[in-house]
Amino acid sequence: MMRNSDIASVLFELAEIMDLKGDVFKRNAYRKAAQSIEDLDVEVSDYMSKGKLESIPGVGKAIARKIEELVQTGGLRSLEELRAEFPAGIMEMMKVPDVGPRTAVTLYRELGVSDLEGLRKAAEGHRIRSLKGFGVKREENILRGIELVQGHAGRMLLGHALPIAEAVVRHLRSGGMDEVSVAGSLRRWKDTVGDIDLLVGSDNPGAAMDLFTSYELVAAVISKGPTRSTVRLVDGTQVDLRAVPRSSYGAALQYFTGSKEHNVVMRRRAIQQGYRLNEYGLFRRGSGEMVAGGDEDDIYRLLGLEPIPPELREDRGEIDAAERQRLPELVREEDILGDFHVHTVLSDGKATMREVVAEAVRRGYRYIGITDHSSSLHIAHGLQADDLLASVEEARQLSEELGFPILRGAEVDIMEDGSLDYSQDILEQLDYVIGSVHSHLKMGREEMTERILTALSCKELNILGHPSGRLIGRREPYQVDMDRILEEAARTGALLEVNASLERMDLNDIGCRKAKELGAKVVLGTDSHWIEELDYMRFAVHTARRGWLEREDVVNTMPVEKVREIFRKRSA
DNA sequence: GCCGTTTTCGGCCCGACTGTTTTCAGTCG
Repeated sequence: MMRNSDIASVLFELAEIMDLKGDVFKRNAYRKAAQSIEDLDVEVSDYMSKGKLESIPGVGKAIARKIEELVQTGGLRSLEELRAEFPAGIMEMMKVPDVGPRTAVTLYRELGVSDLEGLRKAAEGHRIRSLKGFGVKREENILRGIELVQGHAGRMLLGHALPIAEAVVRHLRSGGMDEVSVAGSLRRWKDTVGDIDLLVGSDNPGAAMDLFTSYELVAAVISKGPTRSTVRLVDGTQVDLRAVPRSSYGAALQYFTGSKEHNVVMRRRAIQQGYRLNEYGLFRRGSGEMVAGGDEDDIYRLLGLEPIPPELREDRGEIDAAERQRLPELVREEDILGDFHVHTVLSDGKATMREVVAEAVRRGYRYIGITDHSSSLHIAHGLQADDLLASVEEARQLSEELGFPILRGAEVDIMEDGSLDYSQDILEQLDYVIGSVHSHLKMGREEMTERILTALSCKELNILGHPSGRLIGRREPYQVDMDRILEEAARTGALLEVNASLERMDLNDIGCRKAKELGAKVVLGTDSHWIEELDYMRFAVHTARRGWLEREDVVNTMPVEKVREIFRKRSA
């Protein structure tokens, strides 16, 4: 059976091969068709049986015929031939910075280099520099690039990148640049970022470049031009700074925030409406008159759109929604009244309950939930039942003393059979329970789904902790039927956690959106193990925003009485 | 290869920077 995603991946592969052939138009055509098939809610075979393949956006005669061949024979003759023409290792070579399709194909044709390792040998043997159009610098860049790729330099966690970016922004501000912003995927709060993009609005861009490249933590200046520079910091992070005139600051902010997909749609829209859109502004076509540029929101308004928050700019329907004035009213950092996932010294945290509460008060929260680990998680000093009950009493007294609501919960392990790690009579004495999977992670999909559904059937479980179990860059999500889990949570009033631990970010943006679609609410939790980590709340908030969530979708925006009511209702 | 509110042919998003050139191709975002 050929699923939509199988068909899409064949088309994506064809797109890559067209890239190697140097035909960017066919590449884009295949890519567009692949993307729209991947986004389809209906099976492609349904379209096919009705003879309606060509009504899929981006699918014309040629691609329709290819899809038919794929579905009927399970393969594609023309693809086999193309694969023989270009070895698979060429794609791998293109992961190296500065090596694009042209370079990769030239190196393959001229030197017979067909994978990353071969590329390294060719560079080390100085066989690249003598090729026409290449030189010593090019060869050195390639060699450095290979080291970068092989040294998993890859992507960086949001929570690591943002403080670095904020420090550079402070440096630029202190040097007199008043219009400075984080841009790129970081401004969209994507959970990982490839590099850090910054933007300055200044009528003296040269000064901005000098200020930037003289930042004390710069290890190397990779490129420096009059309006754009790239540096590598001592910790290996790459940072780009672009400077534009003040009158273009808003347009540039729009442009450099991306995503690329969002911008392609925006520029196409501009053309349709008789404009041209670039990083300098929105211009009337023909006269060239500039109609917007200084203010980002103006660009959206002039194109007939509600201003779109950066977190939504992924070409996932936001432009459509903005056109109909139906953008969600996203949850905001200042809406958050409390945190539901905090560890203390009682298990593996570093702060006492008193210190945690003091920090919650300092942050202006109205309540705080304490959730230490349960007994079977020995590695984290999980609490025995007696100690847990003693701490419930401690919380009650502390709450009374400080006049501040403390919700006493626990992060309870979901055991291999789906049962919870404390007995019912213990669980009943808690205000709420987060159930989390920490062991037997490699179960089959059916088993894991059953395990979690069993856990959800326990009324004492209020929140499913870090539902997918992924660790970014380290561990894939569990094999699990997440749709069924979310549906069951929605049906029974269980909540899904958005865990803000930097390598979790789990649920992620897509998961949040799915949860909302299926009618489930979420709670945000920092999973803090010391005071400073309570600050991770902002990552959870913005992940929820990327998932289109509004105030009423997020339990942390509700007053404590309402929260208690939601927890009680689940237990009843 | 797809597509049509300037088009059934001729477009397809756009500009900066580097390294190699001597006017530009390739890459990147």
